[in-house]
Amino acid sequence: MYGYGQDIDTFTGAGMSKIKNHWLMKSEPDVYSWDDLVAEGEGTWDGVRNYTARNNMRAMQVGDQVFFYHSNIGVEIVGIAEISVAAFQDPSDDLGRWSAVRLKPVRKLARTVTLKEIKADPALAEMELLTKFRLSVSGVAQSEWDYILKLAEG
DNA sequence: GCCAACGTTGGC
DNA sequence: GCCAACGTTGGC
Repeated sequence: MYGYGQDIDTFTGAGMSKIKNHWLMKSEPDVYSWDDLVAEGEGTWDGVRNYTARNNMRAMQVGDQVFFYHSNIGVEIVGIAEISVAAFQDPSDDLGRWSAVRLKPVRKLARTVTLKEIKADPALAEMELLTKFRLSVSGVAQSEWDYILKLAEG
């Protein structure tokens, strides 16, 4: 649904399922870069003031994998991070309308994957990164996730 | 509830 | 620095 890839692991007997999504989060590296996240060890993603992005953040679960993307400078996916704390009230918001999450670096990609490359690849034409290009927190389908990882790491 | 004006994002 | 896309605001 909503075009996001989801793995649904059904736990037999328990009658419940766990949905895992993949995401892409943009950051301007001169403000907060991959290296900054690594240096901090864990980062708080707050200050988002767009409802679609917020709703994506609220759908995130601990352990969800995230492509960390550099906008403006580099314009490429640089690494993989993981959600470490699910959505909570954005500390920078007085009204309580907005949410934040926390995330930890997992690893840097063996090589970066540029926006140019993504745009040129028909297999990635449906990515929200392209179809909703101004959205700072977007969903990544499982197939897109796998495909990009293969590009970066073979 | 429509829509014009305005502001922001982000690629180039 | 420019500008296209598009979300948000506010007048009516």
